[in-house]
Order: sequence, then structure tokens, then C-alpha cells
Amino acid sequence: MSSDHVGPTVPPEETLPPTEINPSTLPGFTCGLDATLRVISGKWKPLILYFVAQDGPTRYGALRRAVRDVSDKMLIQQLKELEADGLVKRTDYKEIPPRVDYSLTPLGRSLAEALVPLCSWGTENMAEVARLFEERDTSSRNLRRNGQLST
Amino acid sequence: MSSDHVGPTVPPEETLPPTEINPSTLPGFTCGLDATLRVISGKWKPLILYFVAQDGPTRYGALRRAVRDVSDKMLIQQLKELEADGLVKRTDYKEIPPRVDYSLTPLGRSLAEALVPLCSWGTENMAEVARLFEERDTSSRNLRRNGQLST
DNA sequence: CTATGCACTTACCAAAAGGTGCATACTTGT
DNA sequence: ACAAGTATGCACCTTTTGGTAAGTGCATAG
Repeated sequence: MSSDHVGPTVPPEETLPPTEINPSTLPGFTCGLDATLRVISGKWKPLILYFVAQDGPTRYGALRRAVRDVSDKMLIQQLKELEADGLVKRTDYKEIPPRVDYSLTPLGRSLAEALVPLCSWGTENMAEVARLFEERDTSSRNLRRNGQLST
Repeated sequence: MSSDHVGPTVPPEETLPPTEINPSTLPGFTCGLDATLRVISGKWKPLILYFVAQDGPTRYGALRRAVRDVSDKMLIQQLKELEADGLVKRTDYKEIPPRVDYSLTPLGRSLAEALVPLCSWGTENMAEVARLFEERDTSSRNLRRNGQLST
């Protein structure tokens, strides 16, 4: 915790500081958050970013094994986008059995750091989130089984 | 390719997938970040969360005007999910011209705070992000204009 | 000689996400 | 009377996203 925060790590004091919407005519980002979201939207991107941040240069295969359930297509695709967006750097060693690894650029590293609080939040509230999800899932399952219920 | 097999839509029936992961018990979060992402994935959710965090109880109409380009359908939908996930609270005043407002639950408030660094990151790197996006967009546009791949 | 792993690539598809527009029930303003 | 505003619901449709399965070229293990 730091003393000078850009944000409002204020107590239950309600209402965060007035971060007004930026009606700028740039690419049309409504605010910083919006800009960030454009870059990390993608099912696996935050995870990839975070993983590479932890392990430093990571080989494709290792990444694939680490990010469970990701397919080659997806992993490659997201990796390419992250690369195009200047967040990760791809290094091809041009060796005979292919050897490539991915690392973060400074920009990527800073973004990964901004991701930390989200990670912490998830860790701290995981039980709560899991519970809420179960409720939601079971209720929707019931809805499906019974057809629809009207009022 | 065999000439006797062209079935595109094969009803997989109940071929009990070899998936050992049981989603019915725990959502199977791989890490905190994963858990968080399940809750805020949605084009407008982080934005909604952030706006409501800033403005305190916010009426539907105000929110809609604040989050630009969002449609009624989307806004309502995401709001409902956020509510189901225990992040926002909906208050219906049951008045004749409909009057409803949305506020954050403590959980929602804490998540909104975890979002702050992302917001800052975006603000700080907005120019950079905008630049990279322009590059990417123009190059892909050129690819499209100059012809497709394969036939 | 075949299998396997590496790092991808491609084609094809299904599902989810998102958008548009009309409808509702009621009130207030013109 | 009529338009507009309020907070949604719903049907229909397009776009985006994600997944599967196969293939590629090379090299080493068996």
C-alpha cells in the first residue's frame, strides 16, 4: 500500500474520485480502463501475460502446458496479438527442432503489474465467487430443465 | 480424405467426455486472476463497475448515458449478471415512472478498487496503445484490400 | 521405419457475444 | 392527442470468439 495513489483506495467513503470520461477524439477510448481493456480482452491474454511475467522467457510448449485447456490455435493467436500490441516479445532461435520463447516487453511488464490486484482480489474472494457461481449455475440448470417459468 | 465420410453435423450424443475436470463442483479456477476474470468478463462490466463506483447509486438512464455506445440490451444484461454475481445491488423504487438505481456491494466495491491500477495503466499508456492500434488496424486493412490468401 | 515432440498453420464449425428495433405501462409536457 | 422519457423484455440477426482436428518439416528416440 502506498500513500499516493492515483486511485481512490479510500475507505467505505463511497464514490471514487471524479475520473471524468475523456471525450477525446483519439481512438475513442472513453477512459484509461477502456484503453486497457482493448489490449487485454481475450480469453487467455491476462493469463498468458501473468504467466510469462512470473516465469520470464517462456517456451511455447511450456506456456501451453501451463495455461490449461488452451488450444494451439488460441495460444498462438493471442500470443500474436499480444506481440502486435507490443506487450510480449517473441524470440525465435532458428534452431532445427523449433525453439521459440516469449517474454514481456517493458509495456507488458507494467501491465502485468497492474494485473496483480485483480489476481489478489480473485485469490481473496475465490470462495465467495465459487459459491455465487454455483448458485447461478444450479438455478439456470433448473430453469433449463423446467422449460421456462413466467413470473 | 475418404469419400464416404462427409457428415458435418454429427450429433455427438452423450459421449461422456473424457474430461476429468468436474465443473459442477468447483469452477476450477486455475488462480486468483482466473477467478476474477470469470466475474468481469463482458465487454462493459469493468466500465459499469467503475462508473458506479465513481458515482455511487446510479440510475439506469444515467449509467446508459455514461457508458457510451452501450445498448439497452447489453447494459441490462451485464447489470443483471453483475447483480447475480453479487457485485452490484439493484434498487427498484417501485415508482410510477420507473425508477431504479444501481450501487456496488462491498464485494463490488473491492473489485472496483482492484480495477484502479488497470485504469491508471490505460491512462498512462493511452497514447502508446492508440499508436499500436492504429498500426495494427492500417496494416490489416491493407491486407484486406490487396487480396485474400488462397484463391 | 515409425512414433513423437517441437512450434506452428489452416480449414471448418459451433457457440457466445453483441446489436437493432419494436413493445410495454405509465406519466408528464406541449 | 401525441411525443418523450422511464426501465426493461423479447425476437431476430450478425459478428466475433473459440474449439477441433488435421497437416507441416525436421530430428531424435525406439
